[in-house]
Amino acid sequence: MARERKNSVRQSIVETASRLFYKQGYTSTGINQIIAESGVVKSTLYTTFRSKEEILMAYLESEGAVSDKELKEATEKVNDPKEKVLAVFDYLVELVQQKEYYGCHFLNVVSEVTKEDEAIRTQIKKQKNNVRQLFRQLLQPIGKGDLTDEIYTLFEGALAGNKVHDDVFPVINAKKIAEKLLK
Amino acid sequence: MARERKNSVRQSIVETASRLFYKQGYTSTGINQIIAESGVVKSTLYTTFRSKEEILMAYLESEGAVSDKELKEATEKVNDPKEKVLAVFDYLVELVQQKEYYGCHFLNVVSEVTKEDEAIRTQIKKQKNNVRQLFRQLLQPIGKGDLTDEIYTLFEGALAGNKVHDDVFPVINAKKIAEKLLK
Amino acid sequence: MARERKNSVRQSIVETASRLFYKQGYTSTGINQIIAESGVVKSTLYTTFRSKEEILMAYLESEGAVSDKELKEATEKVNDPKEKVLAVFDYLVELVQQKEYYGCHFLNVVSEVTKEDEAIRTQIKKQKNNVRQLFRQLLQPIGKGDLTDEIYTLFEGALAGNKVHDDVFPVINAKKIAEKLLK
Amino acid sequence: MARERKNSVRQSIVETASRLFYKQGYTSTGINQIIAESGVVKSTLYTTFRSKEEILMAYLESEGAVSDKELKEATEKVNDPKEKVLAVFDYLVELVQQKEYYGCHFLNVVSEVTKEDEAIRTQIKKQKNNVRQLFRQLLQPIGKGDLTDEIYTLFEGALAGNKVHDDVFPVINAKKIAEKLLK
DNA sequence: AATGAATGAGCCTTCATTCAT
DNA sequence: GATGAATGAAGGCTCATTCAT
Repeated sequence: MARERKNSVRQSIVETASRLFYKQGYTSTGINQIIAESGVVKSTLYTTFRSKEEILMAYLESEGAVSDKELKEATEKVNDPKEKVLAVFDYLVELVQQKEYYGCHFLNVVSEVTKEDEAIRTQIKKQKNNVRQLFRQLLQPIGKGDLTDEIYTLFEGALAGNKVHDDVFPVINAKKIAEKLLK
Repeated sequence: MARERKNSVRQSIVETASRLFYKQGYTSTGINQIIAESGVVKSTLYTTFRSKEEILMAYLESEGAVSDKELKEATEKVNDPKEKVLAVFDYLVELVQQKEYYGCHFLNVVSEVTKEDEAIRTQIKKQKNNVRQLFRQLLQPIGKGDLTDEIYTLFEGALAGNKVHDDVFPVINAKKIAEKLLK
Repeated sequence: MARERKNSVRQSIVETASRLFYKQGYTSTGINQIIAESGVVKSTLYTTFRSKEEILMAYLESEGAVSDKELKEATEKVNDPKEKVLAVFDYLVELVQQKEYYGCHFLNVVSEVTKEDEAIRTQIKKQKNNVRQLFRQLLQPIGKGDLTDEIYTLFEGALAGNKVHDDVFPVINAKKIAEKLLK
Repeated sequence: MARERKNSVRQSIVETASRLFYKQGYTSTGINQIIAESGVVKSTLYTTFRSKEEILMAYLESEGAVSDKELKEATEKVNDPKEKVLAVFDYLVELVQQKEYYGCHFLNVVSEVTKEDEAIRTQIKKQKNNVRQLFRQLLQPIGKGDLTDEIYTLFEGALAGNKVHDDVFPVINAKKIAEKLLK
């Protein structure tokens, strides 16, 4: 039961922090807001996480797992190898048009940390490498493994362009290019 | 001389703030640091700019002008129409490998402001539309105007990918794709 | 014309400051707000008035003149000697129910200055002594000069009570007492 | 002991703030002065009180309790019903001649807040209604309940008049009137 | 005489974190 | 192990006033 409570505390913190970090940004979100909205006492927060940055890490890990899972599921909905790659971009088209979409969790954070925040940058890199790995796994079977980083660059272009313009057009264009590359 | 002093104060603030906003992020940079490093007294800063956000706007405008100019110059170095487009990516290759490069000024900021900061978001969008416009002007003469947003999406992919990985590979790959699209 | 301009500047400052001092309080009203709303340049304000306190003094003098005049007029509307005294309270009944009434100008200010602000306190005292003098002039002819300060105390009670409760009842009760005293 | 410390911090803040608010006025007293003179660290002050206004509220409540108690005690010193009412004014005579008397706490504050500061105005009104209630309780037994608000208006006139003139005469005159009314 | 620019001190409030219990 | 209280530094911004021109 102590274990349960601890977990629920941890979960409550991460959930609240995730929502706030995503919507307001990491730096703009204060510890006080997290404790106020999670209901967790401040000192308990600091026995669960050593620092605000550790909460950020938990957020990145948590959202990373969700992202990995959803990308994987998107590719599994179709059977044709090429279509699997394009399914990723179809997923993005849906994703970026969701009501509570505020951009890519990882691109958002990477702009708020300096080059010195190695742990965070490494985690973000790791997450993005998962995406590259996914593309590699989809492309190698059809002999297009060398397109991996090109397709991945389109992926980032879709997300970054969408963030700036708050418009789906960069995602659409990324997909168009992907189709051409896979022809 | 009064005019001179005014300009030097304003300029001193913007230069200092630009350096700090770029290296540390907007939110992580405090007004106190700006005044300490610019040597401008706090109240003078606030007679020159109404708010920190106004300094951010000046920073975006200033860097936007530089960016516009450098992109234009990059395309003017070559003569072949297709090469002009690729020259943009060559410019990026050089840019992102500079010692004091910390990512795209505009993508960095866009992650730190909420959807409510309309003035800032509009300025960033405007800046990025300048880039789209540049691509359009280069592509239309060779009958490839409909590739504008695809090339632009590659541009963003190059910058965003580079930011995450601190590596030139996304820029290289963006250029590779551009070459294929222009063939 | 220079004279005219000077006067209009002075008038503009006093009018704006009066409105703001009255509605927001003296301390809560900043010089910047006065210049913003009066359209007078800051350095011009400081050539017209030596300090914020001097503007306060001008405000008290200006409102004092208005108050003297209105009280006098109120007493002149009736003929019966006793009624003249009561007419002051009838005037107050109307006054405190006006839309833009925020309490007695002078009682308001007296609470914002310390005992050290002698000039201001003296001006306020002088203004209130004008009221005492008015009552004396009305009461002596009917052989009730010794009631002067009692009636005056009712006057202050009406204003102070009204300020607290934002209700006319203290004015009404002050008048009731005055009627009894004059019987 | 934790409890003790909490109380001592809170108490220390309220005591210091009370002294300063009373002597200098609410607006003219800064948080920095409160922390300097109370010895409480700024962030601790803000864990004890959410805002400066909350300290003002504590001040009003604290002084309100003192005022209620002293008025009650004053009336209990005498036995004759009518004398109990007059004892209130005798109390005021002593009060306003004290060395550190700077006017009525509540009338002072009411002039520094706008009509929008409802919580503060309500507290002040509540305090003054306690006085009205006291008068009512003293007057009803002798069949003079309908004089309550007249006597109360005298009370305010005494305090307001004293504040302006820094002289006891308004209190003396208020008492004189009260005596006549009670005859 | 008039002004735009500049000033230092101060405003109220929040930051992420740690401590004693 | 959990917590309420405490911390020093910093947050962005405004104050009334004066200066050089």
